[in-house]
Amino acid sequence: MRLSRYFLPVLKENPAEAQIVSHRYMLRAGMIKQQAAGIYSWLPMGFRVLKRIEQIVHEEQIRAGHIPMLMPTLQPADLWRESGRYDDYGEEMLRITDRHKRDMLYGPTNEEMITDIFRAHVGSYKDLPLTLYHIQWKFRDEIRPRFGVMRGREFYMKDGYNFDLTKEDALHAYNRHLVSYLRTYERMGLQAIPMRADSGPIGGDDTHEFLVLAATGESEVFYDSEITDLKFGNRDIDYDDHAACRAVLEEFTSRYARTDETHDEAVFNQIPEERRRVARGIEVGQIFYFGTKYSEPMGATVVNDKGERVPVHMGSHGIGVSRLVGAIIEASHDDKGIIWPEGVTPFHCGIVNLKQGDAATDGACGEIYAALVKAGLEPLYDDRDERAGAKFATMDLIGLPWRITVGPRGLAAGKVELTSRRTGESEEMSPEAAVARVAEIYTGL
RNA sequence: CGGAGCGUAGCGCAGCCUGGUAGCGCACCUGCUUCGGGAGCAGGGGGUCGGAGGUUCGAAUCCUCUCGCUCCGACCA
Repeated sequence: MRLSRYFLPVLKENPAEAQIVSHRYMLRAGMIKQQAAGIYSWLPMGFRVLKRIEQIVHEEQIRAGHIPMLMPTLQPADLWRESGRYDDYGEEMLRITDRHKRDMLYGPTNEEMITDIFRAHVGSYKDLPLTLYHIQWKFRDEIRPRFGVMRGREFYMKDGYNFDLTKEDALHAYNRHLVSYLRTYERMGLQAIPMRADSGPIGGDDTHEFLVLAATGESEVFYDSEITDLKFGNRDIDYDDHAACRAVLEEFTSRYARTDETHDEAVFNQIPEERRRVARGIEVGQIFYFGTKYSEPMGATVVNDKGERVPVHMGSHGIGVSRLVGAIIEASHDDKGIIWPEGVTPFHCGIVNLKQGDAATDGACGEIYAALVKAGLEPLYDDRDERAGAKFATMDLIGLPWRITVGPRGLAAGKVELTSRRTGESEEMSPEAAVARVAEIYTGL
């Protein structure tokens, strides 16, 4: 993409309403525009990041054997009356009446609807296990939305639902989700720690939240410092292997890690003092096992191998896709702007032409651009007629992890500059070498 | 929902107390110079001052109502 033809409304000054760094940078980098309290338009740059995150979530869900689909944002109230949550959910649910005076709602989550789909089409244990998921906009009418997309009323979320014959199978689904989530967050350049949590209005016995450590996090968290040394890495795991998935769960949950909701000071104090950590975290996902909480009242049953009709065991699992955009910025930025991890960057590499209109630099930039595209990458070429300082400031703000700088001085010696946004370190090399290096960095991501 | 604020040009703000017909910086447009970390000079365009009532000869300014937004608290992917 050529910046001169793109839509990137960057702001030099900090918008007054933005209190935290991710919100400030998302506004300044032209990623979002607020339309109402807690409701945002995603401008092209923000939309790109949102889609990258969504894509990673899809890939990891599909890798784990989960099946994508799509449910609507608007739901009939009757489904929620069946589960009893129409009254329980309270003011947070946005209720709508259509022209025929039918009660509708903008879905805050989809347990009821997925259960309705399941009971309509699945009748035998032979169809299990089954895990369906979708990525769809949700609405929760928060009393006080804040922090930009981190606490919006409308938000984009992956929610998945598993249906299993037995509790044991459903707990495997739980473990499998934990593994897939660890992979998902690591691909986004995040460390998200599973912490024992409270089940809230979803209900159920077993639940873990995934928290990204950040000073601006909304939850207070307590953990054993050993847990931050754990990495899932690029392990090859068989998602159908119950023991292997359970082993990962045990590895990542055996050390103390809890949110303030479930924190137990006595247990915490058994950890050696030098390993005790109290910090803040951003919740970016949660997994639940809730058994037959919905299947029983809503009649989601299958016939087992003995001919008996039994309610299925279920769980649900969520990843806050739009919140992750903010969470990643909270975890990865400096005083100049955002620093995107390679996995989610809106463009792979920036190209800065220091002397727009100069035949040599224009030509070299064009060749570098074409070579990057040929390598399967998406570069953002700043071809505006701006001074160097303005171009550098824009690139730093929007946070592309790599930048190739092309100036007349270097070019005279056949060199361009490759700069890491994260370290700020630059290296001079030939244009071909710079392209090759960038291509290599993204290989396998 | 309780408490506290704010709505004046695309963004950031001043003007309001003490009514007299709107201003600054950035951004935008034109020209010249400049050109490796948010350039300089000159010129220019853009605002029914959130909305509705009221007081007044006259309202951005005073009064009433209303809408929106933000912050602190209780709640949340």
